[in-house]
Amino acid sequence: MIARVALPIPRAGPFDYLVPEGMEVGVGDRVLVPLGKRRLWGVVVELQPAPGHPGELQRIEASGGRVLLPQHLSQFARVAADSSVSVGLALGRLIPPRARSLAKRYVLTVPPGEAQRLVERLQGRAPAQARALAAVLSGEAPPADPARALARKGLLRPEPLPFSFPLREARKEPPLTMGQEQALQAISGAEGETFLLFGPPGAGKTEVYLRAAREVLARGRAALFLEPEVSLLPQLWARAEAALAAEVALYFGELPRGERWRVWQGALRGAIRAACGTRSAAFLPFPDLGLVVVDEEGEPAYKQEEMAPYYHAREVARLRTSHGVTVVLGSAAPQVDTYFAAERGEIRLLPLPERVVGAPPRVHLVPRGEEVIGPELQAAMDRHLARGGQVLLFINRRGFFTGAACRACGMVLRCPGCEVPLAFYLAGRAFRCHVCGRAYPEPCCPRCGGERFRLFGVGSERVEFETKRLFPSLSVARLDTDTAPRRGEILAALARGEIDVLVGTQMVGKGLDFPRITLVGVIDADGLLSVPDFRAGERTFQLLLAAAGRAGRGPWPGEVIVQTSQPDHYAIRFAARGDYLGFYREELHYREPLRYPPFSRLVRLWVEGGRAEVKAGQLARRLEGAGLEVLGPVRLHPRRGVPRWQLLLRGGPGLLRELREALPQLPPGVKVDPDPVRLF
DNA sequence: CAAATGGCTGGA
DNA sequence: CCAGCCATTTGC
Repeated sequence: MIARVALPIPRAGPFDYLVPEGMEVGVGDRVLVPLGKRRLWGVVVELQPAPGHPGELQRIEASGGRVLLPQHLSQFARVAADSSVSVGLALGRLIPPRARSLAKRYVLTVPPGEAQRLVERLQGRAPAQARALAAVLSGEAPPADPARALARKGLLRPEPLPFSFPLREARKEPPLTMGQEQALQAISGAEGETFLLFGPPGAGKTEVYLRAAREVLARGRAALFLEPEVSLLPQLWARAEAALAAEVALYFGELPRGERWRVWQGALRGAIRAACGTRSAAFLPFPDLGLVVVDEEGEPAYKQEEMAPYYHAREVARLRTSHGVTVVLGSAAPQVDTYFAAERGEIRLLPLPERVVGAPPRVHLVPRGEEVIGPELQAAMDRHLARGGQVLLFINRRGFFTGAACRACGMVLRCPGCEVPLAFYLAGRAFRCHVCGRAYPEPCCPRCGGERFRLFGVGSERVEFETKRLFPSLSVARLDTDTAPRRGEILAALARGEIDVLVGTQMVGKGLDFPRITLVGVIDADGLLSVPDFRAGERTFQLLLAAAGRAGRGPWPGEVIVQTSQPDHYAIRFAARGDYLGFYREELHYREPLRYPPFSRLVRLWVEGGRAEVKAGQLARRLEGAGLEVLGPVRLHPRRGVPRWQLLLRGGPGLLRELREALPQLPPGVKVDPDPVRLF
């Protein structure tokens, strides 16, 4: 028997190997094979009686067991093909490595009555073991060493301890509104369909997800919930565990390896039938998946941008609809492309217009002046804080000042390796690059050698500083990438009411559900718009709507103050009214004549390394010669000194196929990013 | 991807 | 003549 094995090398098809006599190997098994002088783990993608390779064959050295089922392969094949990498590379990067769980819990192997007697018997000679056994009996965690000794004696058995968040939620079974009821019925009656559950924050989308999942589990199939960021997982997970009355596993990139492996295997073998996770969880190999929920489907974090394959979790989920999986996309501000597909009937629209709790917050657009916190925002803060409310201030940049220019010649200070403007941090009193993280304590102007700089721009540190200056008696905290390690602490303190004002970046913009927050201030809405990307308007609308959704989630009405010098910009205007459809129509109106998505499809090509400029030019000419529409090449900021150029291809739905035909072998140093969600 | 190959340069 | 450097090809 011959096994075709997909190997984790970037651009090569599967390799043929002999299956040794007596070895059990199936499609979806991970196997160790020799390749040249090396040994690599690959995945069997096909079994056949005769070799397709003309030369002599090597044999499989070992099997590492099953990692997926044959039916899962098409998903990986498609994702790999879209990024022009091998299936083996995609499999190698998306399937977790085999690893042992370190966190353990101990369970009794003998009946509790007998264990109780043993506790007494051990008391004399091994008091520590007696205490450990007693701890297990009362449901507590035993000390490690005595527990291990008891396991050696066969009285306890170690089991992997599932990862969990320290959060429990009591199940409330709220009655459904008419809209929720109709949505639930549509979802439950469907098979292999995609839905867009479209409604404002507080419209009860989560309740629909949970009920749909419950019905799927009752029919013996698995359910999967996706969130764009880890910070949104705890709340959904706690609600899901309560509503489903089952173990809901967690799966995301930062989990310990052993836990990722345990969840992957548990899903594959049917021991786990419900999971919550971030984008990589879209690949979990449930044998009989019934439902995937993609919450906040418009969030760019669903797109993998760091490393090939550059997949979008929503599209990965949708690939499974051909196997009867129902996909529910949920959002208050869907990606324009998604709503467009819903209007054309490719996705079924389930509108959820009424709010279940609270009233929509009142949004005021106020001018942005010299002051970080302008008079209107300051007055509103006074009002809300005096009434005992909490305030959230939203700023999209980190640091104290976000830029510096030479006082002598006006040159803007940039990172020598990455070329992005340097931000000044009060903590550490240094300039820092946001791309590579390098610090420059005492920079001088590269043009004239000047050592004095004019500092400008508002970052989160500065907002925190200004707030403390204006409200010296209040407790002010900051949550951004720099303070993220203390995120749990900060949010807990916020929940206990020990924080009056929380200053934060993107990460406080969505998901947070704190009823005492009654005022949200957006320090600089213009900064969101100034990104050179055709999706800047869409992103601004999404962020403003999400930030506004943090205000007034309790019994007190919410208010939002947006500081902007462009109050007439359509993204800001419609966000202030909470009017997605108004925004959507205007956005389409602007994109159509420029032929941006959804009126076209884009593919981004990166060219990196030596002679990138020349290679990018050659590539552009070659693709144009093949009849493709090429925008660029344009120069990007280098990464750690490595030059980078970018090309954009524009075409119709078959663009990726046309690209593969024009470029069957991807030249080295070129990367293919299909349907990019962020252009710069 | 890592290792092997092949073509070219420059030093002796 | 061969070491050292690059770009390209190979592996099953």
